[in-house]
Amino acid sequence: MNRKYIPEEVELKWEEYWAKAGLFNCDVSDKNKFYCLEMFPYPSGRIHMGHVRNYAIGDVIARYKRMRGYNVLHPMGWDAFGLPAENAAIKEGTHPAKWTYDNIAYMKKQLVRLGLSYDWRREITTCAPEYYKWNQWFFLRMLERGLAYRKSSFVNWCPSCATVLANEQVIDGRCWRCDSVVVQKELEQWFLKITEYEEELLQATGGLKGWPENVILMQKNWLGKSEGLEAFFKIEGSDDPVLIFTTRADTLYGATFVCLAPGHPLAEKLVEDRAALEKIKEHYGKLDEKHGLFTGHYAINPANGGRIPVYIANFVLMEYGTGAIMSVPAHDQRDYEFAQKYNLPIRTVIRPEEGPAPPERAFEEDGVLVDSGSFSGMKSAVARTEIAKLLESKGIGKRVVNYRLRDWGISRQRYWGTPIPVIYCEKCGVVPVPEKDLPVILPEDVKLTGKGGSPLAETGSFVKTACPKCGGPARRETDTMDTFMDSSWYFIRYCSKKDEDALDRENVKYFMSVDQYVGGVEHAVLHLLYSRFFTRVVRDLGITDVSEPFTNLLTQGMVCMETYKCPEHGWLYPSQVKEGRCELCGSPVEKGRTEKMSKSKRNIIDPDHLITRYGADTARLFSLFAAPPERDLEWNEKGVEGAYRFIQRLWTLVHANLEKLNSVKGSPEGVTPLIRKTHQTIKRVTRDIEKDYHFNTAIAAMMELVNMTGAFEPKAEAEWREMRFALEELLLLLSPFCPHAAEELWQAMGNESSIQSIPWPGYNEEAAREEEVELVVQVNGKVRARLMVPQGLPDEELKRRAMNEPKVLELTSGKKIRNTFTVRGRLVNIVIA
RNA sequence: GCGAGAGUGGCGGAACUGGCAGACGCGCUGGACUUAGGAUCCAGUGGGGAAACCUGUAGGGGUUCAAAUCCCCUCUCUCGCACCA
Repeated sequence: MNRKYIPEEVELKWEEYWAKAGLFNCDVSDKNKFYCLEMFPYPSGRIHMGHVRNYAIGDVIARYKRMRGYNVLHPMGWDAFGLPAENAAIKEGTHPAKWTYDNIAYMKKQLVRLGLSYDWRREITTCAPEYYKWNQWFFLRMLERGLAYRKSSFVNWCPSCATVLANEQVIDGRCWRCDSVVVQKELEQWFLKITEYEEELLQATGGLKGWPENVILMQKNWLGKSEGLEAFFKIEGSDDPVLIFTTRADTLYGATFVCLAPGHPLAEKLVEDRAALEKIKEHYGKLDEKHGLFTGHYAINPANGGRIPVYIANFVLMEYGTGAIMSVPAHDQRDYEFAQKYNLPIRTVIRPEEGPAPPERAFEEDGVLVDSGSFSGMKSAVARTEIAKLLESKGIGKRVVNYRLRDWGISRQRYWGTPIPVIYCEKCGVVPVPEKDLPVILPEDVKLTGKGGSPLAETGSFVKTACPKCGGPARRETDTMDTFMDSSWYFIRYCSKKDEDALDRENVKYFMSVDQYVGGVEHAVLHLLYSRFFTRVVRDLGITDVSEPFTNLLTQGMVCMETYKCPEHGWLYPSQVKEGRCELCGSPVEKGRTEKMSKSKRNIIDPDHLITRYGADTARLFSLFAAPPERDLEWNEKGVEGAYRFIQRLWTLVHANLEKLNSVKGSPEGVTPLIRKTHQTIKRVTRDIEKDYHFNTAIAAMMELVNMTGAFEPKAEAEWREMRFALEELLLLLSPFCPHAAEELWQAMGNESSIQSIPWPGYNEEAAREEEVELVVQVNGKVRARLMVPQGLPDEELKRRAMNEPKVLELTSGKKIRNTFTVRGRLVNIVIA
């Protein structure tokens, strides 16, 4: 009996079955839970291959853990606020809400079509008031605790779009949308005090055992802890001293000038030439040449009383340290360059412990102090402490710890985001919206011009309100929240179903934290750091006991593909290449390098096409087979066909033998080669999943078993039982990877219940062990013979047999045997003179 | 510049604690079946050589009975940070 494999038929059938049966619904129970989460997508329109890969990885884990008996929470939702919806609205005239919800509807269908095992009852959409209400609620709690505050600061401003850009929207100093040069602009904004948790966030990285090293490192770098000294330098003719920060107190005697950031308050006081100061400000924060402006004032080096000039310098950052530095050109390359340009003295105070100092540049390493008064002769490390102590005792210095991390600016001059729940009253000032009035609904009737400024500010009905305190006229905050706020706690929202309290303690307690988080490494810092911060705030609000949101993190690599370029028409889609020539003009196509799939390079494969042609199981299988998850994956059409062929071979194997297979029942007896291979396969697949989720090798193992089963020609009834055993175990192993085909074949083989309800197969160590092993015989480390020997022979016997090999006898005759080594009963190395 | 990771057949990738390099898949070659095949099946496939054998994991050196794996140097690529004082 042969039946053709028609993926669509099989897959739709089972997707419908799973949905009806509610197989993936998960509720609080007394079973052990496993929270498996993939980063939720931005509803941009359609899913791309990166999603397919991300969600295939997560789904295998979820399905595997379910078979292992865990109560698996596996939810999905939509990161639905953000600029693209607003851009589309401006360009096409559709409302952001409609655009977003239409996209969600389409993408949800795509995800269902991939056979992903989500509990859709828990689906969240961040642009829905019932979700963003809680953003506002958290904001108010933070406001109460002083964790949310308002301050004026420099932000990235795109003059052409007339809006603030997030750091990540500035690419090489330019706007990601219109390519204009981004400038720094001072604006009053809302901030969240992530710095309150900086030390805890840093310390806790030590406990992130399930995170990739590189992500931990990136987090540490981002936090950027450094220990140093803050010291006051007096300024001649001024009552205000300048406070500088340095990590190199040992170089204090070498400080020959002082630099202030252009935005430093003292800069305004000391500089008379306003125009010159403005000019320096224009160069602030840019990686071009160093620019300085002499203030005309001198500071006193507290170490040696030296009179040193005070400069304004574009390269000194206001946001880091104190916004002022002591400059030591002999031992800091930046100061060195500045000193060269402005002809300032260079004073060497550190010598290398060995060898000469480098010529024509600063010596930045630790060394031994010279020309440093009583500190001369000390090593840098010691001198740092001693000099700091001296300044401390004089009351003009303090040892401090500095972080690179800055507070998180969350105000956005955009429409499509969560309204910040604050009201400004002329009499009462800043008044939080009372909790009973939440959510502050984002009005639908808004003009989106793209001309910039906050669209809400133009919406009178939204802005005008009454002060909750005094009832007088007041206006609402018109900025909205950074969308990273939405994603900083969505994993907590999933713990409760739609109609339940978002912060139900019992739910949160049972499900948090996320046992396995899967997503792209591009969020290594931002989203993951914000989430770690937010979870601690939630903890301190008494809602959860956990501090870390994600116990284990898997960062999957990018999906890449070859690029094609026509000399005439530029980048081509793969479908536009016909026999190596451009479809449009017939010129030969240049093969470009393999790069991350992107619309701009046109090296993309549409998941819809892929699924129509090969089915979801093939799409999943190839995504998982072509590379281990953490590495980049190179998309390859031929490879996809290979995956398809594998499923088809298995399909044919089952169907061609169905009658016989279904006529035998019961377990096979004894350990035959096929039974052994089956046990070995279970062992390998289990190990590969457990250890690092290396699905590619797990799939390879299953392919081997299929190959062996295909070559097996059963005759006796016992042999048919063997084959049935091999195939059934295989289907169980395959079911997390290719769930549709596994279900269908499982059912075809006469099983009543869904394969989803069968536990993960176990293996017998004894049955998995080979009876015979191939003994490799080396002479002087080179393989000279191979022979089959029974498992478990003593070393002496192995050596004896090895020595008797003709080839070995030939090579060793008349030679003295110096030594022999035996390795785990599998290899003998004979060392001769 | 600093930090991290990676370089293995024609390609994607395997190789558990140093112990048979190249599992599995793609491609390629030959064959079978076919009106045909870009379907399916079988066999072969790192390079050199008729063979014995030699050689081979970016390049060079070292440790070891034994190195893709450990150590040192060099090169290349990817990613992250980048005037953080």
